[in-house]
Amino acid sequence: MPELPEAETIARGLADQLVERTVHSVELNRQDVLHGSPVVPCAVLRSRTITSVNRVGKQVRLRLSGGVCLSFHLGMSGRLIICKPTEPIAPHTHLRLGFEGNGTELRFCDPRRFGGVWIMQERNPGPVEAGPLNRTWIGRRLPPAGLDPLTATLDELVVALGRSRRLKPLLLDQSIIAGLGNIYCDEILHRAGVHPLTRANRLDRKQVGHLRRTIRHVLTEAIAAGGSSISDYRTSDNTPGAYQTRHRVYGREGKSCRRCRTTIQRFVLGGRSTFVCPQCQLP
DNA sequence: CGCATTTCCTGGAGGC
DNA sequence: TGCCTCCAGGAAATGC
Repeated sequence: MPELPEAETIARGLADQLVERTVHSVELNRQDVLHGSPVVPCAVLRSRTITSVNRVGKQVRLRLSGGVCLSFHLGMSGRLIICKPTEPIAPHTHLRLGFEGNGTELRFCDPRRFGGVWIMQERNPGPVEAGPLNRTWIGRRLPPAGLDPLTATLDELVVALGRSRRLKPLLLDQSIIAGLGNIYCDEILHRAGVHPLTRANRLDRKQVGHLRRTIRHVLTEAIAAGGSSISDYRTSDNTPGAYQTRHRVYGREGKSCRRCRTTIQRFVLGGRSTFVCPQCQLP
């Protein structure tokens, strides 16, 4: 399940391969994975050059010449793979972008289709604010992007956490902080020693500072490991990440806490599996 | 406002 | 071996 570290790993891998490459061919195999613009993507993307690849929250965003922007959300099972055009086409390959030059293509594959692709026109000269091409909007709205967990300041986080909501659902709310998903949220809260049900506004400034450092620590380590591969996730080289072996609570119900040996517990919060060490994370 | 529940979707896991 | 059920979860919509 691609979260921030996986999206960052993929974006870095794609940047190496795609920046300054020009789109030569486009094949959209499922209309309904494309959102944002009713324009046939062929017509919009062909002959445009990729100027940058970066990550916004959990999204991988390609910027192309002319201010066109392609944003991929990988959902649960989405993959972005670089391969040769001659490679066999995996089932559920919804979009293929071919590039001029040395026979490379980018494929978006997403069996469960919780992900999607958004086409937008950036308003120049500016950063991120993006609107749909042709002022019409088709399909789902672009998922929200709140604060970036790696660059948010302490002041920004203090404001963001200044609500009575439970900490975990708040951290998972992409419109407030963009990039954390179920796995890293549980890992972060365990390392920070905070229970997921804690009311966010019960943390004082010092505790928010500690949470902020923990967020950055866990995400940075996970990026360095190439992300976590639980089931479908692969890097853009189609290799798995390694961080899943370092998980301290996620998926470890009944096993002993790596810090204090207490048995890890699982409960459901907001419809999601939540793993805690009842000793390290006192309510 | 906050929170739980339901929906979408497929492949993998486990039971029998 | 094969068939069945359940489960995973990001985000939006709904209802209390």
